Amino acid sequence: MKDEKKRGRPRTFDAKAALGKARDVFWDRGFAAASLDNLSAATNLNRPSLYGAFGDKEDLYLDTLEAYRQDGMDALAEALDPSLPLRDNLARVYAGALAVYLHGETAARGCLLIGTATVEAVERERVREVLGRSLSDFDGEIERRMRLAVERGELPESADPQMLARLASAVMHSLAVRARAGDSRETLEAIARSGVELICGSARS
Amino acid sequence: MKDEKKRGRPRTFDAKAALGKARDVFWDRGFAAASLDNLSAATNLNRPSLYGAFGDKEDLYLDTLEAYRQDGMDALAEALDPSLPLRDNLARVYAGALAVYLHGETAARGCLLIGTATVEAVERERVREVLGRSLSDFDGEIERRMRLAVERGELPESADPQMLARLASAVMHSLAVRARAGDSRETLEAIARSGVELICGSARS
DNA sequence: CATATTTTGTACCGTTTCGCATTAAAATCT
DNA sequence: AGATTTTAATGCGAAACGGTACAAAATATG
Repeated sequence: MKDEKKRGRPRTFDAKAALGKARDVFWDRGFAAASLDNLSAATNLNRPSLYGAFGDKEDLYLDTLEAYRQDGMDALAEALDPSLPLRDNLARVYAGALAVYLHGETAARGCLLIGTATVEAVERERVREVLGRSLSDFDGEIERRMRLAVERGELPESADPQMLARLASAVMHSLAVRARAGDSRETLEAIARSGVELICGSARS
Repeated sequence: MKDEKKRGRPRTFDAKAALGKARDVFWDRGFAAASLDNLSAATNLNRPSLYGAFGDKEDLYLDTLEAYRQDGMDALAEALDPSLPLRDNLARVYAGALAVYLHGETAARGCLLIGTATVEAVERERVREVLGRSLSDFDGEIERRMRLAVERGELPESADPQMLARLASAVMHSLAVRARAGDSRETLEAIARSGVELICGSARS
């Protein structure tokens, strides 16, 4: 479904790669402060090409958010490998997040969604929608693993999988914010460890 | 120290009230998307007056953040009234936060710092500094209460006050983000309740 | 009253912004 | 080859941007 030869002049650029470059600009500057000139320079695409391929600035931004969300969900599913203990799962989730969050030139970038979509969410309904869906999908995936943990006896019957999942997400949200505020890797890793401990405290093994 | 008569034409506006109006603009739109025209209209101040009273846009923004931070710390200190049980303290902290976060026309505003300063923190050092200081001050104040709880026996000797405090803050960060993402009051209150339960789980009384 | 000092309001400056119109170029289809 | 379709590049243009010059207005001081 990909190799149908299209008529007309073919693209000379890789749309997926361009999206990645644009994402990096948004990640550092945020949506509002990222100009089309910035995006054009970073992607090596003229403004009309950008416009033609992705639509206007908000469309482009939403595309990067959507791709980021998908990548995040893939990484999450991998980290939650059910053949591992719940504790390890959560630790892997946080470790994966920090590997992404702490990447940055001057200050750490944190999470693209929490770091840049949160501002725009109030006045841009489409951004709010992606952000909300991203958060709840994330919660949902962790909740599934929590339910499994209860079934397996990793967590006591009294555990509330939905709430435990939301609190596990809460620790990630905090890591995202703190990374951008300039907290050190050591601090963030300590918070992650404590979060695992608190949430999986009642887990055996 | 306030009533020294200044020479020259007196102000016709209340700087503190103007700061509050400006804060509301930043709160909804974020720093980058808030134009001087928006701020001028909201405060009923001409741009030169704004500039004269507060400096440039970033100066004004930093002033609003600082005032917000101070208000937050005051509210926090009040919520942590040590004559109440730790559980009640934390519940009051979250309730107070939600009362602020859920106030908004269309979508909830969340927290001014987490909602709008987080984006700018990467490239604006002064914003990052205020944000970092705000977060760590908040952690510190809760940590004090946690230490007291250990001394009093509300929490077991084995409890780690610093980490418990950071996790208590983490729940707040999550509430701030989720409010802006459009989560309902019911959802947020449920998360707050679960957070209290998890963090104070080992607390007696 | 005259002078100094500060605020206020109008108007403006140069820059940057986003989005598009237009034209040139490159590929496929007939 | 000629027509068609799609992409690429130049550049424009109207609007919005942050910030300021300037003069009028209002008060304190001498």
